[in-house]
Amino acid sequence: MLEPHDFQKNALLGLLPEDELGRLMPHFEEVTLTLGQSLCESGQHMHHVYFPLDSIVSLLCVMENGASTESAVVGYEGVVGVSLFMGGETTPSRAIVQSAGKALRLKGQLLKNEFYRAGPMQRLLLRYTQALLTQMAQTAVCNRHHNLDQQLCRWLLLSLDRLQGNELIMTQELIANMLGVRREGGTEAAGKLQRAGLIAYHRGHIHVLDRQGLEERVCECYSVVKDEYDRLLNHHNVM
Amino acid sequence: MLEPHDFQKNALLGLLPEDELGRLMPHFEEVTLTLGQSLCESGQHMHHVYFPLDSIVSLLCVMENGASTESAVVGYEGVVGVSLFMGGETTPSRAIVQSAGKALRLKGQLLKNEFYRAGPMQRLLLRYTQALLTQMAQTAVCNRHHNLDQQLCRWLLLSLDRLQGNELIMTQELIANMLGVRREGGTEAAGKLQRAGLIAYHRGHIHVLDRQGLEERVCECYSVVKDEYDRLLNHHNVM
DNA sequence: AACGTTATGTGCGGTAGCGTACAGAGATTA
DNA sequence: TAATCTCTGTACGCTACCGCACATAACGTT
Repeated sequence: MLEPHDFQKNALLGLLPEDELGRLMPHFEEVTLTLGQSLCESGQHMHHVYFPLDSIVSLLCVMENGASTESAVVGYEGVVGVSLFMGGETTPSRAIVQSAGKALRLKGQLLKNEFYRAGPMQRLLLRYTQALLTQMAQTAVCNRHHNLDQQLCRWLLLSLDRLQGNELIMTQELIANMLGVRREGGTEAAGKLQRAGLIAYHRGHIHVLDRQGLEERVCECYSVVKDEYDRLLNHHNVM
Repeated sequence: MLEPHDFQKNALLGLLPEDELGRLMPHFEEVTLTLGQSLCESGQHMHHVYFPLDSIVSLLCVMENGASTESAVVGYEGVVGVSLFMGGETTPSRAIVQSAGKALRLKGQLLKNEFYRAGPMQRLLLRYTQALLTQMAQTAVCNRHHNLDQQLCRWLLLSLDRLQGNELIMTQELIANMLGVRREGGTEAAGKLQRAGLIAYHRGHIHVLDRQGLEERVCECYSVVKDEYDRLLNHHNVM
C-alpha cells in the first residue's frame, strides 16, 4: 500500500487537498519505467495515466520517414495521458521513457471519473495542460530560431529540473533524436559544452558540472517555459 | 440581436445542443476584426473569448529580440482564449488577426461560468484544446524537419481551410513573419509556387489557383493536423 | 585474449536559409 | 506630374546543419 508521502513526489498530486487525494489513493499503483519504454503509441488508446516520480517521459512527434522530434517533456511536475481527460482518448504523439524511474499510474477511467467531478483535480489537470501548451509552442519557436548549442542547453536544463541528481543516463544518439538532429550534430554540440567545462560525458552518462554555465548559454525558451510552469502550478495560484 | 444561424458559422458553437447555446446566446456580440489587430498580448488578461466566423487569428510566440513564429492558427473551427477556461488566465503567446473578418465574442466570465457547469460546452472546449495541442506539436516538428517550400504550402492550406474564398489578403512579409523566416525567404518560396502555377499573387493579394497542387507538395504535417481536428471535432464523436 | 557491439570523434562536400544590400515596379500622396 | 511609400525580386558571401564515410575507443561476451 502506498503511503501519503509517496504522492508528494509528484508535484501535481502533491498540490491536491488531502481528502481529494484520499479518494483515489487506493487505486494508484507504483510502476517502474525503463529507458525507451513506450507509454503511448500514436493513435492508440491508453489504459492508464502516469504521474512520474523520478522518471522522465518525452512526448515525441514521429513522422512517416521515422524521423522524430520531442515536442514536450514530462517529469514529476506533470502527467502523461492528457488526451484521456481532454476527451480525445488518443493522440498522434508517442510517449517514450527518457529517464528510467518510478511513476504512479491510475486506470484511465478512474481519472476521468475524478476529472468529471469538476473539482480540484480538474482544475489542476487543466492548468497543467495549459503549461504543456506553452512548452509545445515554445519548442516550435525554438526549433525555428535557435541554434543547436542553445537547444541542447535547454534540453539538458529541462531534464535536470526533473531529476534529483546531476547525472543523465543518455547517449548522444538519443539526445539527437529528441532534438531532431543528426547524431553527429549532437556530438559536436555536446563536445563544445564539454570543452567549456559545463558537462562531462562518457558512454551514455552525462554529468552536469556547471549548471549556471548552462543557464548562461541557454536561450530564453528555457525560462519562458519554466516560469510558466511555476506560475500555473504554484500552490498559491492553483487552489 | 443575433440569429441562431449566425452561430452556425463557428464550428464549435454549431456543435452545441440548442438549449446549451440558447442560454448563452443573448450574451454574444458580433465584432469585426481588422488585419493586424491584437486580441491578446503576452501575459495580459483577456476580457473576452473570440469565436471567429470568417476571420483568422494567429497565435504567435514572440521572442525578446522581436522575432516571432506562429505556433497555431485559429479560424471558424475554434476559439481564441483557451487560457481563460484552462485556468491560467494569461499566456505567453500573442493572438494577432491574420485575416480580417467577423467573430462572436463573449465575456470571459460568462464562458467560464458555462465551462464550470461541466456540460457539453466544457467537453467541446476541451476537445478543441486537444486539437490545438496537436497543431502546436506538429508545428514544432515541421519547423525542424521540413523546408520552407513545404511549410509555406502547409500554411496556405491551413489558411485556405478557414476562408470561404481562395484569396488571401497577405503580404509576403507577413507570411514570412508567421513562418519565422526572412521576407526574402518567403518571396523565394512564393515565387516557386507561382512559377509552378499553383498560386498568383500581387501586392498583398494571393490567389490560390491549384489547391490540389499545393496538397501534392505539402508535408504530412498538414494532414496530421487536419485529420486530428476532424476526428476531435466531428459531430458524431463529440456529443 | 579475441571478438563483436556500442558510443563517440572527425572530415568533407552539399545546401537551405541568413544578413545585407540594392533595384524596380505598383500604389499613394502632394 | 512628381515624390514617396509599399511590395516584390535578386544577388552574394556566410553559417549551421545535413548526409555520408570512416576511424577510434570502451565495453561485454565467450
